[in-house]
Amino acid sequence: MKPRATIRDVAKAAGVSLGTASRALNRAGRVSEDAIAAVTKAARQLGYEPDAVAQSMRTRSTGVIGLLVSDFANPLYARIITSVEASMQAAGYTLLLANTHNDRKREKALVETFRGRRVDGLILGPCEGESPELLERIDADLPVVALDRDFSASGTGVHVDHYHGALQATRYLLNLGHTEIALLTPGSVLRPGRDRIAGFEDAYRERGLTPNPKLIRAERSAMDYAFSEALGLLSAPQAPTAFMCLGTRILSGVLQALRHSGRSVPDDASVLSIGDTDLSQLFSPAITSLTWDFEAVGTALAQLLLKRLDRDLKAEPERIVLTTQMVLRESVASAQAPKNKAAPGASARRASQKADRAG
Amino acid sequence: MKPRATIRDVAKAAGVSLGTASRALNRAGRVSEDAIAAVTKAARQLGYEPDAVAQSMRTRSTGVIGLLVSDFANPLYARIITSVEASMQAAGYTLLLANTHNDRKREKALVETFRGRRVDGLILGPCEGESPELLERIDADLPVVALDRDFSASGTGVHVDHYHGALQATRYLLNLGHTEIALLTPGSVLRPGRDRIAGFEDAYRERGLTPNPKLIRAERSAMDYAFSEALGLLSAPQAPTAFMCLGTRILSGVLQALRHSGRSVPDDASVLSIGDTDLSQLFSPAITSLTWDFEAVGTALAQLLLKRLDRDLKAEPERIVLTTQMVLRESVASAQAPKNKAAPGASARRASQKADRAG
DNA sequence: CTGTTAGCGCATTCAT
DNA sequence: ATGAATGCGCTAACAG
Repeated sequence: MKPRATIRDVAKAAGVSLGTASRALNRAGRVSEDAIAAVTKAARQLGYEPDAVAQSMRTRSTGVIGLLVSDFANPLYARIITSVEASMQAAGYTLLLANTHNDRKREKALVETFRGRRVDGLILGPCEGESPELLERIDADLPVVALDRDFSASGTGVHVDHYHGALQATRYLLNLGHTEIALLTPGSVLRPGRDRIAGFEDAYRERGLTPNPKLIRAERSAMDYAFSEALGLLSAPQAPTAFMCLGTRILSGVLQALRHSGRSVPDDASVLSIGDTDLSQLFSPAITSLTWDFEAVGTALAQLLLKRLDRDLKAEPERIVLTTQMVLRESVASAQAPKNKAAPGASARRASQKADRAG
Repeated sequence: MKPRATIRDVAKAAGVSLGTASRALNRAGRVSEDAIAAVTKAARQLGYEPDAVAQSMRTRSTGVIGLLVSDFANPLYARIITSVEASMQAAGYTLLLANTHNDRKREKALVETFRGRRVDGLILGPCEGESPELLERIDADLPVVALDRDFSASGTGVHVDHYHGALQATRYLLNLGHTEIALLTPGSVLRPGRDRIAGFEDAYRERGLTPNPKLIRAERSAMDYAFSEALGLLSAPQAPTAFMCLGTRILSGVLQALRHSGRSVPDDASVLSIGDTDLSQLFSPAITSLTWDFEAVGTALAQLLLKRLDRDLKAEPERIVLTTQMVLRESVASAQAPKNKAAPGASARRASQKADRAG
């Protein structure tokens, strides 16, 4: 196995100096056409490929950007990341990916690792115990774009407006006569979770109602956990008549609990998914969802980072807020007419108009 | 913004030479406790962090491994990659990820890019137009582990035994009296697709039957595509009584087509999912699946690569084959008694015993 | 045990 | 337009 050809070999083969070869390869500075031709040919013959590590060392730029989320297999992240990757790949960047498992310590270690690897930029998803200061400190010498994450006053990031989303979805359910609504979303310490809870509670308050804190379950995102939580909720005296569920796993757990307890959707209980997925679309009945444009989140993330990478020093921070949309399907019915199997679509449509007016 | 501290700064602050600082930091060679203490302290005070790029340049090792699949948002891959990431992260490696979109050219370009970035190893998922030669050429100077990919005689990789899986699943359906079975799996040019089709056809042949080639649809993996294909199949004179569907998207399309055409599962048509997902578990009726252990695939991949990284030169190639499992649920019924709603479980159980004997 | 030196492969400056 | 020289930050080989 012969050692890889270096630019030195190319220069020698082309009969020029090392510097000229470099300039010819990068078409930088003044080089003659002859030199370019000779160097290009020699490079091809030798199968020369530049050593990106050496280039990075020299140029202080790696062409790599780091992406840290709690779990990139989570469908809610997977599509965002795919979209980021597409944009960054088109711009010539490659993605260094790692999962934080929502562990602050691990995140910190990974940020250090990535920074040590001299990534050109960082995209950070929400993580438990996140602190704006940490982000700002990092951002001081490494461009960081935050995803749905606390970023205090300054800082660049993309945010989904979970607050107004939850507000709208909760209003929608309240309009349908539901008063006992369960909100299952993990991470009340995370920005998305907190904002959802705030919107949820405000929707109650604006009607002069007080949300039942026991119906807000926000611990972990796991199917079996959601299953037992939902089961517990259902067996309580004031069983919820509607469930708002974040993500595939929680939705799964709730649907199983409902099935297990012999209740049918939406006749016995309404279900609303936060974050639309395959499951919510295909489930029968199809699940009404509060969702947002995952691809757009990824594009926005990439765009912001690219811009920051471009004017490499500190441009003014920028943030993009994306709104949520309600996708009305079949899993939500009026609380007043639980047995009105005939026209769930009609009642949903009617309620949607109300919700639109209210929102 | 002050420039980052280098090892030189640390050495100076600690009052030792550059070499001693390096040895102290890496605890390599002979260093006095005093030196270690002084250097460690200085490093901490200066906030020193080694420059991984410079280290890589010197050591010819980056601690990065590249991972190329067609689409890492695909649930079938997402869990495997998560598992790989966990293993590699534990071993101190980081993952460089990119999607090939199943495009041979793009894959080639990405392999070049990764190689240029001097990744320590590569994990390659199946890709259209894949050639064993390509892999072997790469593997000549860069450890490569293949995932479900053609690798001719030599080469390291992890394979799922899709052939016997399809054979078993098809036998199972044949035993239940289905003769018109549709097989929807993308990529007949990819190893997994080819092997599945081979197993499918052999199950027919061993009964002296000839599979209907029109029932094997293997073009693309997209929900709308699967939907229209399934619809077309259902309106044909010899409509299939059972569907084998690879992955979430195709399964989704087929289920929608079934619903759209007013057929119920499993009474009017049986459905078997290849690759178990949230959707197949939660769908009602729950979908009987042919699946495999995604986490184990990831672990095996990491283990093989780590071993190859260890004895860094060419150890003998190694491959791991993982078997598939049938998960019997509610979406498959006997073709003979389509209206026997009472005991689908029972008939399935009976059939499963037959399948076991047959396999 | 420690200091000094020599590159890793490359882009870039400064001469010419 | 080009060649020679410099050094990015680090580890490893060598000499003390």
